[in-house]
Amino acid sequence: MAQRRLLATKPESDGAALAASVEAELEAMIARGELGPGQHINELALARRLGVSRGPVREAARALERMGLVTVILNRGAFVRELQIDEALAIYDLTAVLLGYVAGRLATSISAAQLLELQAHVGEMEAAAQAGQQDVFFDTNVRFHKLMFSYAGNAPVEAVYLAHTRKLLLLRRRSFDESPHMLQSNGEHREIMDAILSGDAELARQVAERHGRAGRTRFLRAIAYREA
Amino acid sequence: MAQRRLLATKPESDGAALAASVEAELEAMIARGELGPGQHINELALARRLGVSRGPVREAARALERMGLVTVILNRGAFVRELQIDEALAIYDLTAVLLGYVAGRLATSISAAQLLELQAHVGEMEAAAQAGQQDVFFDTNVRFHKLMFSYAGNAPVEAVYLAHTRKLLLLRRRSFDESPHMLQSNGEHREIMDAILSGDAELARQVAERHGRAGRTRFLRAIAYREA
DNA sequence: ACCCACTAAAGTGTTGGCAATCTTCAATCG
DNA sequence: CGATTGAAGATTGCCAACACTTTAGTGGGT
Repeated sequence: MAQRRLLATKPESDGAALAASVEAELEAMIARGELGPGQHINELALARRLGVSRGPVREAARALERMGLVTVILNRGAFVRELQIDEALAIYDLTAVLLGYVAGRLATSISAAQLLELQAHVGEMEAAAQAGQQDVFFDTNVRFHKLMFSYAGNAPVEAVYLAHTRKLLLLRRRSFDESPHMLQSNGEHREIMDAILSGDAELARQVAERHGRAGRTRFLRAIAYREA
Repeated sequence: MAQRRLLATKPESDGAALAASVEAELEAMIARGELGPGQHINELALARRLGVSRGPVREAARALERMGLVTVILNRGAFVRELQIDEALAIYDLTAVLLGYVAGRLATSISAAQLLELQAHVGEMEAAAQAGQQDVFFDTNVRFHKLMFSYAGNAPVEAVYLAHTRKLLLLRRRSFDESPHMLQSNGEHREIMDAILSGDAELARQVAERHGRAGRTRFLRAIAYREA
């Protein structure tokens, strides 16, 4: 019997049902900024608020720790981590390198259907950029990159990418959001697609990695701008 | 007061004390092959054997799940994962790319002390290779690569590398162990060091990545040999 | 006013138990 | 004889309570 729950009852394929829901909820709270950086996560309070016991909350907190979203100190509990700029830059480096690898693989192994799908995304971004729709561009951009990693057919690489971009999105202060420079960014996307289409793996890799680094630079610039 | 425990009482900096110990013990059991691939982890039995309750055992199992060492199924518990050859190859690809990145960074940023330390390791491996001491070579080799990642100064990249090589070491069947080809492998190490010393980041990257791929090939060959 | 010991409150770490679910295996039916 | 069903046994998911640690607050001494 399904006892009443304050949580969205997602069956989820993951281990414990409740813990997975709590984990999702905690993640959402961090994303919404309800839980600011450095803030303590009170197990009992959160458990009561969600209508569950402390067990699932603990499990969720430990899961977030493994994801690098919180730090847990012995006998003191879990604290929302703050993403240092250094670490963000390091993650940009990591994902840039991986993006290069992925593009190189796609250059030699992409299917026609996959190519069309990617190019459709580039087209969509083009339209969004010209219409000035930042959110549409942003979402499509995220999907575009995820698709590239998915198509490359290396599950560990894809998992690492997803984990780290999520970390960036969740822990970065909203105001640090990368200013898209949509047209230029999408121009780089076209470059990547052309390189992949040409079948030149080394070229595709260089172009894609440069795109990742350019994102890193745009991030740095956004921070510098914000500081002034 | 420290009640008697069947576990090695490692304080560990990690969250819960007991859970961390259990996690280490579980990992060791997998490494020793006591827990074979596909085998079920009985929470109660393991808890009793270690002299703790089920809570810490659950927590440790979930931690291993996040590390990719076990799979946990709802209402059925945790099972030791088997590393598929596909996945092992994918991890080799991943670490090869990261090793290339790391070598490239070291080419422009390595300190004199770090360089000496790395070269000392290469020398040690040389001696071990000529003496035919496979275990010494193996251990030094692991330390050598870890040092490179440590010196590169990108914590996320280092963490990804450590996590995935551990996965390889723990889940790979002992018989799949990569045949070292010590002399050739260490020759590649020298190549990497020379490239780093030259300051040519692109060259260092290429050489290092090729070394990673060569390891992948040696792994494949070892499997093929074993099948025959 | 400042510092230190002491105490109480809050919060985490751990435990054992209950309900729900899955597995096993024998009896039953086609 | 093979497939099915259903009850017993085993095991997990979840919870409430206990034990220990940390922290905040209080009072006495200097």
